[in-house]
Amino acid sequence: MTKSDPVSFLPLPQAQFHVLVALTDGEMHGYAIMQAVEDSSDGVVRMGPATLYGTLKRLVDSGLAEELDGSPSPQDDQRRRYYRLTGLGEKVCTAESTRLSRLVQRSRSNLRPRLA
Amino acid sequence: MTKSDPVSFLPLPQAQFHVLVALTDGEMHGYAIMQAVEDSSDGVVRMGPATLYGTLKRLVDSGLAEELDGSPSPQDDQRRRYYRLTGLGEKVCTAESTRLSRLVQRSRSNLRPRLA
DNA sequence: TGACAATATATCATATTATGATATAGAGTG
DNA sequence: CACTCTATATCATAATATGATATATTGTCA
Repeated sequence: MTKSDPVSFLPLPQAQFHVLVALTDGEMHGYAIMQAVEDSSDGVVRMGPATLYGTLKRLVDSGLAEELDGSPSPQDDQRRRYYRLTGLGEKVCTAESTRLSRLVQRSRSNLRPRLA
Repeated sequence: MTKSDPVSFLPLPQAQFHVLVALTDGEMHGYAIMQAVEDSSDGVVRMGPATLYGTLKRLVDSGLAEELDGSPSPQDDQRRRYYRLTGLGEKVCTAESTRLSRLVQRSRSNLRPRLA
């Protein structure tokens, strides 16, 4: 945790944004994040373990995500390590969403007219 | 130009998407792209020359953008090199916009309820 | 039980992407 | 002419991303 202004984290590296968005669904362990990213993009975004765990480490180091103390449910696979968004992480995710949304709108309003 | 299925280019590296979106405004020279990216993001995305010209080269190499033969207007600064989207570039830009739009929607629909 | 596939985390070596700094030179302004 | 802004270019490095591989646990099922 170094700086707390959400905008100072933008633009967020792609993999970090993908993981943050996955975590907006709620606390999740690494392997589940990997699958969520792939599934929710219809297989277009494929994140291997090196990308995932490296990204997760960066997110924790920068204070955007944090590891849970224990498992959310007892009698769970003991290997799993669960993560969740921090308050800052939510704000950064929202800020990046806004930024990208504008970019997309810009692209669309420029390209749509040519399709007519 | 190696592969022509737009989806195979996704996810597009950030800088490439920024340049493509800038070019949806119409043909533009490098320096103008640099300014457009910075201005249209309210200064949040800052692209220096190394990123810009490297990215431009990649876009041309992969067939998403192309250089114009000459300047669009006569009596123009002769140093300027103009670029425009190719048909493939437009399709890829649209596809990436769609992908990001879904990601953003996902983030928003998950985060909004918590703000209540 | 033992074999086997799927799950789960981790890391190494490398590739790709991004960036700051610097260089060069033409264009515009006073 | 001096000076700033424009404009392209590239080098060296940093940051990010990835494939491959390793290790161990869990679940299945014969």
